Amino acid sequence: MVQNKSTADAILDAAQRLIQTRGYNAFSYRDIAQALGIRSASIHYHFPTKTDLGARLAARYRRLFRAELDAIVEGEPDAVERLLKFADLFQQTFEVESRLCLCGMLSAEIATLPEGVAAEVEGFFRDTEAWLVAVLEEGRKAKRFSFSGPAKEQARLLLALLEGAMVVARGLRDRAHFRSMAGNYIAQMKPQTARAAR
Amino acid sequence: MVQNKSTADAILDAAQRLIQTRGYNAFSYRDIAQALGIRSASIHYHFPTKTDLGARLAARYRRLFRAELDAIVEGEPDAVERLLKFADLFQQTFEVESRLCLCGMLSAEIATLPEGVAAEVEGFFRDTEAWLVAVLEEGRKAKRFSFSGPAKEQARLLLALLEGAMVVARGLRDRAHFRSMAGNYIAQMKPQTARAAR
DNA sequence: GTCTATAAGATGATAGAC
DNA sequence: GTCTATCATCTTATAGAC
Repeated sequence: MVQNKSTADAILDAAQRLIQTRGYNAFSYRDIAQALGIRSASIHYHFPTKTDLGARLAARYRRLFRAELDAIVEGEPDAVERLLKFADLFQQTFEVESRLCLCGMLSAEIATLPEGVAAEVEGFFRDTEAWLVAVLEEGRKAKRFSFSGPAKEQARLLLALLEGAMVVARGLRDRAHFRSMAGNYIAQMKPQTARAAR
Repeated sequence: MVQNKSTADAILDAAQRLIQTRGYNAFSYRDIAQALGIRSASIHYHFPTKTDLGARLAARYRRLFRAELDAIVEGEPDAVERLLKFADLFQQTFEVESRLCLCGMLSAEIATLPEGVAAEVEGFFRDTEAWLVAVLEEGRKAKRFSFSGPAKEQARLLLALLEGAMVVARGLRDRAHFRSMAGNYIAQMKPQTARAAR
């Protein structure tokens, strides 16, 4: 039974878009209300406080992102391809309205967030880092690529690169910027793979 | 004649700190006033609107950062060392209160910024990118390191990595995180250098 | 569930005294 | 230059009708 999207989901969708484009401190219940054609008081019925909304949104984002990572592992056996698909997730996000990663934006604003929201942001980065560590270690074991030092360091480097690429591309106001950067990162990985495979 | 810091400068300092830690949309004239022990109306005398304040702050940051880059070139002839000192600038910023690069934070919020502020942010990234391109090309010519593709791509990658490292370190709420990441980046450059020098 | 009405506080900004 | 006083507006949030 395909249910119509609930109002609560529509609110989360609108809030996510607003935060990805403008930030947590630059959107209001009014903005969401206008986007959905309802009144801001109605939103309080579904999410009593902005803290509730933020925490549930971050938790949903974290959960759905984790599911996408699981889907990559399930559908793709090769470690290099897994990393490329990982990078694609960020690129696809940025393609639409130059949106940032929700948790990347919230992370920049973390000093202003209620603890319940900040905790989910931290969880998102820990989840993602752990997933990358697993992919990197498996890929190294399978000789699909080589890198020095702990996989954790490499994972953080990769994550920082993708989050940062979105920010820099925004600052330069150059939509194509991220595309070329992701492409370049890919290019820098492939030779490494080729080298290791030779 | 060493003049005491003017009120205008003190306002810019306070505003910069607030934006680096909280963001443009999370600070008010009142916050600055409280930090300086004055009234918010006094700030309007120096900066009539928040747009004025933001634009002049971003312009000052851009100018001072450019000066730091010039100082690196002047004081350090080696391209690899120049890049390491460049990375140090970001690390030093983050060391204090996990502050982000001012323009990194503004870049995330760029959709909400007045055009005068956004233009300075864009200028900051263009300046920095151009400086990196020059250092990278000179270093490649001098055989201090090697990389494939245009220097511009490499410059953007490096800039994205450092900006992103700050964001990710914030999200993980791990102050030591950035230190290790910058260290890892440095480690990944050195072998490359050693390889090229062999 | 959604609405109207309303509250209390914050915000950017201005007028005018000192 | 800095102050007090004041503003219109926005923001999160609640009460209560429908």
